[in-house]
Amino acid sequence: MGAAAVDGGFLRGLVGYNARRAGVSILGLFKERMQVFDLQPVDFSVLSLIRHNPGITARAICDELNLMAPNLVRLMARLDERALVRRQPHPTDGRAWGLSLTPEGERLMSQAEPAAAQLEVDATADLNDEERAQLIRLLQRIYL
Amino acid sequence: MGAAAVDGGFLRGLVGYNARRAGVSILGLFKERMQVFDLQPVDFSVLSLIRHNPGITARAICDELNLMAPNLVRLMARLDERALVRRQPHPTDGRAWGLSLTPEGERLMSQAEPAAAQLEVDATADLNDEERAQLIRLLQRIYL
DNA sequence: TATTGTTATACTCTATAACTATA
DNA sequence: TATAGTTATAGAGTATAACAATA
Repeated sequence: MGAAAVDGGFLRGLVGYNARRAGVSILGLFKERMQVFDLQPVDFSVLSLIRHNPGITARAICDELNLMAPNLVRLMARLDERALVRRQPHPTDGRAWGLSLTPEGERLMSQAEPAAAQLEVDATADLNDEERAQLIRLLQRIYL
Repeated sequence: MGAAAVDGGFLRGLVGYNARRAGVSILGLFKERMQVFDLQPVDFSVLSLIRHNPGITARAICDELNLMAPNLVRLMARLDERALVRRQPHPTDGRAWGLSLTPEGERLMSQAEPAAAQLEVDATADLNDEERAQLIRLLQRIYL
C-alpha cells in the first residue's frame, strides 16, 4: 500500500523526472539549513553570483540563472532592503547598474556558501566525491 | 559581457544547482513537444502512474510524486473533464477511489509516453545510452 | 484516533505587456 | 532600432487549515 508497491517504472527511466526529484530532495534540506540565513535558493544563487562577479549587471544575472528580468526586480529589492547588496552606476553603460555585496552581504555569504557546500554533501551522502563530481559533469552536458 | 564571461564557479560545483538547471532544460523541450497532447509535466506523470498502476489511489499518487493532496484534486478534475481518467469505488477502502485510464486516456498515453522517451534522448543528445543510464542511477541514489 | 478525499484560501513563482531612459 | 531596468498584472504552482466520511 506504500509508495514502494507502486510501479513508477516508466517515469523512473526518464532523466527529467529523476533530475527534478533529486533537485527537490536537495532543495528540501537547503531550505531547512538556510533558514538561519533567511535565504531562499534563488536569493542564494543571486548573491553568490554577485559575490564572485562584483560589478555584474542584472541582465547578466538573468542570463546566467535563467531568470526573467521583472522577477529579479522584487528579489533585488528584498536584498537591497536587507542591505546585502549595493548598486553603483555602471562605468560604461548608463542604463545599467553595477551590483556588488555590502560588507554585511559579504559576511553573510562567507558563512552561507560553506554551509551550502556541506549541505550538498549531506543531501547526497550515498555518493562519494568522485561520483558526485561525475554526476555534476553529466548534468552540465545537458544544459550547458 | 555575455553569460560566458560570468564566473558561476561556486554554483556550478553544487549538485542541486546543476540538477535544477538540467531539469529546467529538459522541461523546456517537454512543454514544447507535449503541447500537441495538451499535457503539463505533472499531468503526464499522474497519467503515466495511473496507466502502470490501474486502481491506484490519489493518496498513493501523492506519495509517489511528492504532491500535496489538495493540489491533486484540481489536477484530477481537469483530467476527468477531458475524460482521460475514470474513478471507481475502491474494493476494500470506502474512503478512496480506484483510478484508471479511460480508452481515450490509454490512447493518448500510448502516444505520449514514446514521445516523452524520444524527447529525453533529444534533450540529452550529448550523452550516450550508458551515460544516460548512469546519470539516472546517480540521481536515484539521492532521492530514493 | 487516524486517514482519504475535498473545499477554500493564501502565498510564492513564473510569465507577459508596456513604459523610460540610454545605447 | 535595440537593450537595461522597471511597473503592473495575470497565471501557474505550492502551502496550510478545516471539514465529512470512513478505517
